[in-house]
Amino acid sequence: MRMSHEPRSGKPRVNINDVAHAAGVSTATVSRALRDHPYVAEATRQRIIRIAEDLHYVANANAARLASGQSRTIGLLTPLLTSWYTSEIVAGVEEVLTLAQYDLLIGTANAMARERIFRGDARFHQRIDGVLLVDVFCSEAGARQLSEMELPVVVLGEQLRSVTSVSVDNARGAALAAQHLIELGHRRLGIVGGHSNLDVAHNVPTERMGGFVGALSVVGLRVPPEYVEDGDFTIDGGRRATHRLLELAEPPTAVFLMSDEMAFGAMWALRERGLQVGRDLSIVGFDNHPVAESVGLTTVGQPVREIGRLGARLMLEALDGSEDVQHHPVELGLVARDTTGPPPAA
Amino acid sequence: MRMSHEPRSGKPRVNINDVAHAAGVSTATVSRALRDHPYVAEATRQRIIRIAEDLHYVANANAARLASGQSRTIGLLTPLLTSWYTSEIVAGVEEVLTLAQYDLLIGTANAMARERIFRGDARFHQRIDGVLLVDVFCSEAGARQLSEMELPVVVLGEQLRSVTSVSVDNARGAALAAQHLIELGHRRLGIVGGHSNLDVAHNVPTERMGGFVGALSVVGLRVPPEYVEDGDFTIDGGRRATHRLLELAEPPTAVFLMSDEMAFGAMWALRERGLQVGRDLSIVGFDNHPVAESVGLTTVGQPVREIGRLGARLMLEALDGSEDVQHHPVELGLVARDTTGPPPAA
DNA sequence: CTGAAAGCGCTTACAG
DNA sequence: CTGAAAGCGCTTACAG
Repeated sequence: MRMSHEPRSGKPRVNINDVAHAAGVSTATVSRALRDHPYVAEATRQRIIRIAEDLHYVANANAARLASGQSRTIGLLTPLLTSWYTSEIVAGVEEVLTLAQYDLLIGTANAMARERIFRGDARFHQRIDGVLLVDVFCSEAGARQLSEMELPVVVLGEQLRSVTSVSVDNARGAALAAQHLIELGHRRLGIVGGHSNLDVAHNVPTERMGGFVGALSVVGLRVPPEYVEDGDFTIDGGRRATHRLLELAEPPTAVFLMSDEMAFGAMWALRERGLQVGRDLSIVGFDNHPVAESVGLTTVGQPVREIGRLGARLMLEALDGSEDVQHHPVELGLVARDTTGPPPAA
Repeated sequence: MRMSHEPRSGKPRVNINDVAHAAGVSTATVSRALRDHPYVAEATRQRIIRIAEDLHYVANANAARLASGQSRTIGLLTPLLTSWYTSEIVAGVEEVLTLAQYDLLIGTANAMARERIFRGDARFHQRIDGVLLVDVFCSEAGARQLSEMELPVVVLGEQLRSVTSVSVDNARGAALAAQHLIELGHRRLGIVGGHSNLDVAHNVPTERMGGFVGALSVVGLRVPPEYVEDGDFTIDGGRRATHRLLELAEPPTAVFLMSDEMAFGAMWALRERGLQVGRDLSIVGFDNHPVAESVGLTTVGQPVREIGRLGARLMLEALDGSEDVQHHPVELGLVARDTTGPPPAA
């Protein structure tokens, strides 16, 4: 037989009163001692800490949060939890927040839900002290709305002016890829981005496109429109985009794909056509995904976990009262491997 | 200038009193109406719901949890957050829990921390209604300890007798891989597992090994000890294990690796040796990682996200009072692709 | 440095 | 079906 909500255990939890009683002090003193407040005699503090440990006392978080008005919880919103990039970010954030004794409340938000976020997601309502946006791509207009929220906001993966953000220098990363290919002798360079179907302007592909085109123009090269494809940032999207490029009358000899996953798709397309990557077509990705090394993918590496850590630290600073809007660019660098080589004609 | 803990907003949040006042009822009635309790006149309920919406009222979760004694939070413990497998599980869990209005509190626990979990992780103390263990590999002995916890426990990724668990039939999956290779004509089969250095018995590799050896013995084949390697369930571990196998006087003609990531490592090793996968050596993985398709990896596919969903549903059942220890096996199947073919000699 | 007491915003027997 | 009131377990001015 089943009963809803039956109590799980007979023994009532030890609470702050038990500790206060055992220590012969008031609950106020226990509370102060255990949270390292000033103005508690060192001897008293030590005694209380020892007793609390003996009793296995841990403050009830819900009560503490209610009383203090601080939820000690950070919300993290992301459209997709399962990409390598996102889970790496989450791991970095979690690492820092756990140390700072903050909880992480994760919400997945598709593009439709973006609006809801801006007016305060019901899920997060009154429950978080700040919100981290990962790959939400709100762009500058959305960012202004965000900055008007009552909560500190930190955006990861996109550089924004009106709100604190941390991201790599996307233009520079793309330029690195372009330079590498130019040095190898390539003159016909394709580029595969994504999200061009989104309803909002999306800074990341735009910045990378800019950096790529810019680096080419320095040496007098241009990217013809038919060399620009949308790969939707997915493996299969990268595959199909690459097929389209290779079906052109005069296909590019090298392609820069804005994510490693799209680059894996490109390698797949080459296998399907019986072509050899790095010889028949050079491929550069972006991210330095763990699989990239094993397949020999040349890529622009970004320290994703570090981005997560840094974002969490900036959030902690904001919670500590910092009102500054900061932007932290993070290092990135080209990792040359086997998927790039001189063009076939050369 | 910075001030710690300064209040973020001037407007006080609307609370249950505001709603009660506006509706001309007591807070008790508001609380009941908003949580679909019985014994509230339908007309009253409707009116309260409308008013609450107008006022944008959302109950303060911390207060509700303190008063009710239920935290409506599920803890999830995992040694590694960033593997594809884990993030896929988390996504499935999150999907189900969010619908049921439960929060997810994630903790990463390395092997060292396993003991702490059993005696109640301080992080989770009094804060969760149940705990989900993902890939913690506690084995039967640990499971018995777990079942004595005051909290409902569901283990994912490993089948256990004394605690509710959901996993694939690992022996059958390995047997599928063996059969596929036997049918292709292979007679010298290697196997790469992992975690043999862990302090606890680890069911998953053991079961897979058993299934593999069992399927071979049916056709009169055995796996010599030198054909068994530890790949540590990492890409590089798989790579090094494969190198070791290929350096044997008489190497296997096919290798089953217990994860796709190790299989990616095996493919890497082959490239390093200038060998062709599927021709010089056949490779079978386990998981059906998204990248597997793009590199043409033959693998044993498991529906990872569904395992997460199912685990969350079982947890919800347990919270609803079900005392039954359940085990839910989940389907899996061989996905034949390009990394397997007949043995070179044939 | 410490304590008495109010209060955080809910939920839930209990009594109608 | 509804309300008055106690209570959940803390934190924090306020007063000493």
